Amino acid sequence: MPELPEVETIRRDLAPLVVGRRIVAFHVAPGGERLLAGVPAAALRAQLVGRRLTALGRRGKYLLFHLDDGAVLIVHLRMTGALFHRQPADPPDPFLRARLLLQGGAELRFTDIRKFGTWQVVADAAETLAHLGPEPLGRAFTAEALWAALRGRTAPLKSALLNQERVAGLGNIYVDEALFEAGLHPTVPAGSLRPAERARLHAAIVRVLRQGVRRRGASFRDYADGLGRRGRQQHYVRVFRRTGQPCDVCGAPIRRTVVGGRATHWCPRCQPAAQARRKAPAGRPRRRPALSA
DNA sequence: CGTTACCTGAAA
DNA sequence: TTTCAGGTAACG
Repeated sequence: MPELPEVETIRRDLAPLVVGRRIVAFHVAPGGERLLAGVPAAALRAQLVGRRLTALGRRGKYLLFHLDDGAVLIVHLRMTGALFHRQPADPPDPFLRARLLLQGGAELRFTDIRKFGTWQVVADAAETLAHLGPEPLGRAFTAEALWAALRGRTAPLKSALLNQERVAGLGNIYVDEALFEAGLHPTVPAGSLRPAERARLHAAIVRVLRQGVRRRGASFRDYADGLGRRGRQQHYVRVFRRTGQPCDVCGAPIRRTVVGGRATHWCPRCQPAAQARRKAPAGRPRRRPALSA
């Protein structure tokens, strides 16, 4: 569930609470064995306990707990993972899968309904995450960098953007929102974008992600921040899960289709279909049909 | 490249 | 009862 803005919100919440603290214990709850991907809990415990947390970073949708020996605990929340900063006396959290006890008495609780989340400790995080594409809120993410990731691709634009090797951190919500903002249809071939479209898409990606961070993420169902609070971005989405509702730009009913196996939401008027787009005479905007019922 | 599996609970 | 879910890896 969590995409870049949600993971970044959690990072910002937790960083001041955990950085500088020493890890005093690591426990895997019943049902949490899966998140270690076969690594014995004892092995992780040996790498974590006694270490001090020196920084809390993020790369794409991964949270990076930097340890004082240079190793990094890499956490991915996948669909339903969450990390809460709690006190031991706080009420239990449902679907608890693992806990990290910190010096000073507080703990980090990892909950995960669907058990897709992953925890791993690696010596070289950069190497482990080397497959990820550019960081969309980083300085290096320019329209040119975006195009370098998309050019030559025949996959639907949406699928290419969901691929973390192209751009790191976009997920289903923010891709749909970015494509709407850019006025691009989800199924146009990724490599077919013209220069103006690349620029629009780049700006839209940066804008929707920043907006998501500012609103502390989107809580459609399960997502909650590092203290268990909901985000606000779900109140501001323009297409995501707004099937049948009027587009707030042109009034056309938002459509839902499936692209690359994922529910996809778009405005048929603001995001002209791939074929129409390619046929449009260059440089002359096509007339938009009048808004009437 | 598209499809399926992974897992569980909520909503239809 | 069936379908769907904000992610990704493993298939064919």
